[in-house]
Amino acid sequence: MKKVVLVDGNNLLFRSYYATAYSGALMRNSKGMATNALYGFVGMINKIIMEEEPTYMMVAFDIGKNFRKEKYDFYKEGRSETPDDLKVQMPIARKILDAMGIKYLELAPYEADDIIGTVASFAEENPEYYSLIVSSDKDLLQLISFETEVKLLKQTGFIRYNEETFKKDYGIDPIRIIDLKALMGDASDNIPGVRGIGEKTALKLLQDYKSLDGIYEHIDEIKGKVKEKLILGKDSAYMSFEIATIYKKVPLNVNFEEFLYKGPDILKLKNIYEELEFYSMLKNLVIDKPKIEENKYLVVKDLKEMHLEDEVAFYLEVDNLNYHNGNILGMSITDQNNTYYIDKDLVKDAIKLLKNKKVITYDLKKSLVVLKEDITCFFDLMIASYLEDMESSEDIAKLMMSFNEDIILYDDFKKKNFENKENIITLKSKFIFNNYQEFQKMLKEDGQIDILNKIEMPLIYVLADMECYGFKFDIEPLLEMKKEIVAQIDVITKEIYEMSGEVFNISSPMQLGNILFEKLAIGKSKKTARGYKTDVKTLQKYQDRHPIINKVLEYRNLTKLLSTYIDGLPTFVKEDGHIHTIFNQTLTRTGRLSSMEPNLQNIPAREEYGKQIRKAFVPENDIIISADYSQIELRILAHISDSEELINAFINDQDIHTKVAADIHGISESEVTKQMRSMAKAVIFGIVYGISGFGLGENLNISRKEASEFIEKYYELYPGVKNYMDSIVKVAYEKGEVKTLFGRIRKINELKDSNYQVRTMGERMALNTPIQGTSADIMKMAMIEVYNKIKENNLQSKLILQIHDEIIIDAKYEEVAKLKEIIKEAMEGVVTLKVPFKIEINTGINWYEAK
DNA sequence: TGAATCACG
DNA sequence: ACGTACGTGATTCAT
Repeated sequence: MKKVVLVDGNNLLFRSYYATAYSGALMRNSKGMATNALYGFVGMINKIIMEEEPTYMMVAFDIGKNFRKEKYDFYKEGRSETPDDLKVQMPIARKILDAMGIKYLELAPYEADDIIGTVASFAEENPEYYSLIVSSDKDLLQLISFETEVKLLKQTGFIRYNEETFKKDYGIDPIRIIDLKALMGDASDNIPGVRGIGEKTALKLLQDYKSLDGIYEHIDEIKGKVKEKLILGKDSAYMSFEIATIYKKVPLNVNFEEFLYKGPDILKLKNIYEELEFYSMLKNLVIDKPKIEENKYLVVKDLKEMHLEDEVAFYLEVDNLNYHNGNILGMSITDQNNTYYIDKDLVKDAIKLLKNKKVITYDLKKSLVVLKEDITCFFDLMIASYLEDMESSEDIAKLMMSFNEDIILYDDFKKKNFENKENIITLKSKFIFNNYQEFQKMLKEDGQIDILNKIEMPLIYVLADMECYGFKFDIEPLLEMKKEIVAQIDVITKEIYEMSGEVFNISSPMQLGNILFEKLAIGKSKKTARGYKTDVKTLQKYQDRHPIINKVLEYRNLTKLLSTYIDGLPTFVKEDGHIHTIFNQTLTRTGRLSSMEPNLQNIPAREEYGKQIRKAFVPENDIIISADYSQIELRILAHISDSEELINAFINDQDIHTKVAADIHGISESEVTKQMRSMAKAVIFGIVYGISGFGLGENLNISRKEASEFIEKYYELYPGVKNYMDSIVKVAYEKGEVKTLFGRIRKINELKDSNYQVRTMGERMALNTPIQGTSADIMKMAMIEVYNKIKENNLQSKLILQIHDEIIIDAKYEEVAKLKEIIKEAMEGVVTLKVPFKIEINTGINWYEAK
């Protein structure tokens, strides 16, 4: 006998949704999408498979019009609209079934019941099959026969009915469920039945007279009120009978073999569970990997043993994520014929054998920095996978796992002291060799191949050089400052204790919040998850209420400077007296770089006192040159929005903020006050980020209405900008992604989210990314140009830092004039847009002076 | 480990 | 009515 399991999919989804929906907050993934129904659904489906071990399986859904409803519009009337939080989960349930290898059916205008009934009756024709129907809906009990059972789900557990057990329980044949419904009705489906007849009476009548027809044939034998009710409700009873009857002739155009349950596509299922953040399900996902071929490789003892073809992939493994502090573990090389493992001592020599070959790797920058060897590589899989999916990681193992490879994550590899390293490392170069072409193809198809070849690949060499050279750091200028700060913190701490009347940890937002907003009751503050909000903006509101506020702000200011910079930075200085940051080239969602360990892109600059930190950043050569783009993002906005007014303003080299302020107020530029200019500046920046009237108001401390008026006025004055904002968001919704001017793609899944807040955030991302991303592309191209020109001219000066719109050069005196020329030409001439670029160059004996 | 805070463009 | 500016990294506290 072969078991056919038929599941009422809608029933399962609704059950699991409402099972948890009443109990307060819905389960959601981090993107805000409700996942509770799916969680229960998946659990139940898994349980069914485990308990029933089906040969065939089918899940039925309701969809579209409903023929019962078409005929009787009261049918299912009064049911509340399906909540949006449940609706969004429905298509995903279907995807999950696909991934699980379970056939599902839906066909308007039929209901899931009808589909199940139809399939069950198919199965009954074949003596080899017997069916099991799963639902919590009693209607389906009418389908019970000697070949068909029903597993009726209860709040806890289930009851399994077959022909016999059903009769024993109900005292009627299963098919009489229809007659039962005809008499007693069904409140949930709004089936009327006979008024005044409930389950008890209906069952009794059916036990006595067998069927609805039987009852009316013997209507005279029935006494009293029941008889009256039956006579009165006869039409209603027969109509209800019709509605309650499951239709078993749904024109399903399917072959029974399609229901064969073959088991899941683990990879697909894994992806869906990851998206939903069903971690427990992921854990239970039995990954029965295809039989892994034995990983064959040669351990190289002598480099003469290696005979490399022209195309090779290599992978270098280092024992620390911060490769500046790492040691080489080993390297592997794969070509068409072989994979070689090269242990640490031979690596530097082995890499030289790659000269004049077509080289592919993963994280070329790491290899360049660690080996300090010239490696000509044409394809870095790390960059390629980042361009395809900006949420990818720097760990190749993660990428490999998504290809179902049997590999260990770097973190775990390290925790296990790099045990089995030959095997792990060789798997990596093998993977690179076998898969890079697929990525290359994707990049060609989506138009990002130029971003890879012309921007990111050449940039790797620039960044590697910058990281290796580092920024010379001299603590001396900070020593006096440190003394001063430590002493001041001491004084302020005591003052704060005195004012608050107790000793507490000022750095603890929780304790501080309690002191300020409860003990001293200086005002109201928004709550955070743990306590009161005590950030600068909140505290500044109460600046005048109590002198303690300013003390706290000052304390914060000083401790930040001390811990993050004055004490923090020196720990990164290496033997050469330089700080070597790591630029992450594959992290940001917009295409920008980021800098870490330490972050040299957030050294204080806005406030004079903090800015002094920059005095510790000194040249190894003679002088620091800083070159920054003036208002690059606004120029890009002018270009891509094609705003005539803005373009002209930049062409005429007007002060854009002053011009906007003048336009908004309808005055001449000479009449613009400082305050007006800075307000205009805030409006302009806000626009680039997709700000609302509320946000701008908060920021400028003006009313929301005033702020909204500013924004409106701006749109009126610069209709091109408004136009761009509307159209980019529209395009983003259509394509699910946005592009920079040079074709870098950012997918924005947030736009598909069911949550309004997540979606509007997606809209702001769509708005901002082409601007921020294009700016990043331009800066990267300019850096490559500057770097190459320095080389071409045999200069000793070094490009050492990039801070998004600014580059820093550690320069020789005698090269300054030439450098200025190179920088200006490179940065201003890197591309030609509708607006000119403008840069500012400054020099100084340290970074502070080069402002 | 995550939240809160604050440094930068 | 919602909740309210994009992109980062480091430090500290509290769980």
